[in-house]
Amino acid sequence: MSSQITITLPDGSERQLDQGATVGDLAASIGSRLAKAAVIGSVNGTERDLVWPLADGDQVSIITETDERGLYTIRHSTAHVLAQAVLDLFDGATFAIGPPVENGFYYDFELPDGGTFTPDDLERIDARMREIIKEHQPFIRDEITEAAALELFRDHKYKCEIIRGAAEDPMSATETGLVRTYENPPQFIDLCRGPHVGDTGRLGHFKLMRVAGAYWRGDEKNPMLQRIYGTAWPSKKELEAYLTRLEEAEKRDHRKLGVELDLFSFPEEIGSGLAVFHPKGGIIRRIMEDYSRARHEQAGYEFVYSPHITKSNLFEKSGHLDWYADGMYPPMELDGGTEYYLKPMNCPFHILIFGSGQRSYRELPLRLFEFGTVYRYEKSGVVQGLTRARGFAQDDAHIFCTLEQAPAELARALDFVLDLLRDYGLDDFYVELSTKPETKAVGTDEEWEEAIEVLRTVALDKGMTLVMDEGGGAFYGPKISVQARDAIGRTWQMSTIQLDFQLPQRFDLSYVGADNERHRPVMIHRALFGSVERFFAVLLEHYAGAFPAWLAPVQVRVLPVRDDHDEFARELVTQLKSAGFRADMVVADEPLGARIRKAKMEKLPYVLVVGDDDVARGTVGVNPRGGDVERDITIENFIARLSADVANHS
RNA sequence: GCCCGGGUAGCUCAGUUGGUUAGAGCGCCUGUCUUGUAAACAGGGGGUCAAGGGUUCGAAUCCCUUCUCGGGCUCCA
Repeated sequence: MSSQITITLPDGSERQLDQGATVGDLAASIGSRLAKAAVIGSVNGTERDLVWPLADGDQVSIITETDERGLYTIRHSTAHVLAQAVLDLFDGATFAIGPPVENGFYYDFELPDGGTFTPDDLERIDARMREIIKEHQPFIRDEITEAAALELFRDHKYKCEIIRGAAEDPMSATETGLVRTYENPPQFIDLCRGPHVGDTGRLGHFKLMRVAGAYWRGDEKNPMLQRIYGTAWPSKKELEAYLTRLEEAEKRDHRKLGVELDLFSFPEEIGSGLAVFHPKGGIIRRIMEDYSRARHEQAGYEFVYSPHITKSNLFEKSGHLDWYADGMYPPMELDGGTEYYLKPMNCPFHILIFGSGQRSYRELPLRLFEFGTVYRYEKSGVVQGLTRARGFAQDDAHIFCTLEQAPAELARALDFVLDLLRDYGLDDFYVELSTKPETKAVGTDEEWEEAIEVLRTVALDKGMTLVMDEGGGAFYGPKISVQARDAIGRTWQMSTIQLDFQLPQRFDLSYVGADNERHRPVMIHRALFGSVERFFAVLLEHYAGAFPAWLAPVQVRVLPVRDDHDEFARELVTQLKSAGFRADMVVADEPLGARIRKAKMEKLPYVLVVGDDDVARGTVGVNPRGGDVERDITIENFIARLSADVANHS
């Protein structure tokens, strides 16, 4: 009879441990560094606490703080400490759910009499949390009956809802009649599936970030709870790195850069969510649009235009008024009682263009493109800079084709958008596939399945990583959307491609086939920027305002050293302009250093300094953004260099 | 729309427990300086303190309403 048990590790090796050994003991037997880094273990595929006793024959892997699951455990345990602190400090407070999330955790609370947390409260809570951490309270797992749990949590109505199964909490799996809890003695206990760190002393590298409102169970009809968000990391270094990253992101916030670089603004006189583009922003935008137009022309798209307002019946027919009337600006009523709406989208107009005459299969695929300005009455709380505006231009295309042509057209459209996004400087993508919404959808399940399969096949054929987004489609069809990572690793939803069998039916579209019979076309909705304004914002943040030469509002600034170099500088600017570049100069009214500094703060790609030597020899001093100063460069060489930058989009 | 926190000069901000004509830096204008690679010097103009109402002898400051911005929730055709 052996007093040893045998454990199998992930690499297939085996280890002998004493009877009763725990996950933590196993980690310690492998090495002290592992024991220190260990957070939880995976025992036969289930995550367990470090104090979990092992049995002979278990397959175990040690999960450390560098593993995502380990990190999530640290965050989850920190959320428990937050809850303990709040319940401790606020009489009558009750708690709901508190999961780990990306970069941190949150916990939802309800304070008596509709109370709310203040920033000062956060400091007090933070201080109490650090005391709890110092106390090294263990996390003790238990399983109790539902009746016992209801008694234990009788003062906490949200917990009781979870125990009864009336509300879901991903963190507290309950089974029939059995409720799992974790206790931090002496006084805190929470419903929880676990696992958790060994004791609260394992935690500490956290920061409470903000207070926010959040509806119970995410439903706006439910009471609003007070949510406290925090961030938590395995080490101080990682916490600080995260906070630094937040600062970086804040520095490149397009709303801030838009003001600093004088690109656009949101005058209060116009209204929330409605932007004006200033001259410099206008140049960038115009070049973005011009390039897009040129590429669309090459790719066989035809350009159309449609008005900004339409009679209501158009959107009744399309179905948009059924689903999105709340999101539209209210109608203008004319004398005869006719209602006109600002258009929230362009599809029905393009459909009318398709339907304006009898179409032959020979005309298909018909690809209609428009920079169509649309207006959506976004709820006041969601408007955000250029990324969520109330008026914006879509680079909207609708491709009408036969069912048979659809897969090839979709593949072609996906290639096209990826290629074009790369030209704008984004090159790290994955694809999301959004399926039928639970409510808000028209068409049969079979039609939807068919369309989803087509999209799935197209995305997978491109070798793209595919992430499912269940229920995220438009009401008329599923969509694939390209997600792009920017320079600091954030992902943005960019282009969408949607396959639609519904609107052609609603508008009774047809074409005459080779068999001389009428057939129903299918429709592909496709936007590359989605919204020109939003794409502008993404690029602005991606480049942190340092636009590549092809997009930069001013590509070259010429600075004469003294005012007797002004004439040479002026001629140089004229020469650059006639070569097609955007150049300006700043006369020598203030020291060169000051003028250089201003140009750098404007993030210009090139500053040219011209002085005595340059006037004598016809050269320039080149000060490139992010590079070293080069002297005595001939004008020809500089022009060749700038031309190459523009051509390469670099 | 809901919860929390803001709104002072073009920008970034200061403005004690309510107390004279509301300040600074940058930017802007004028003058001086004549400059070789990230801030020359001097002077000047600029704010009905988001708007409206209230409390008070007195409001940028306290209260209410509206507008608006930020962080979240919900939403995003």
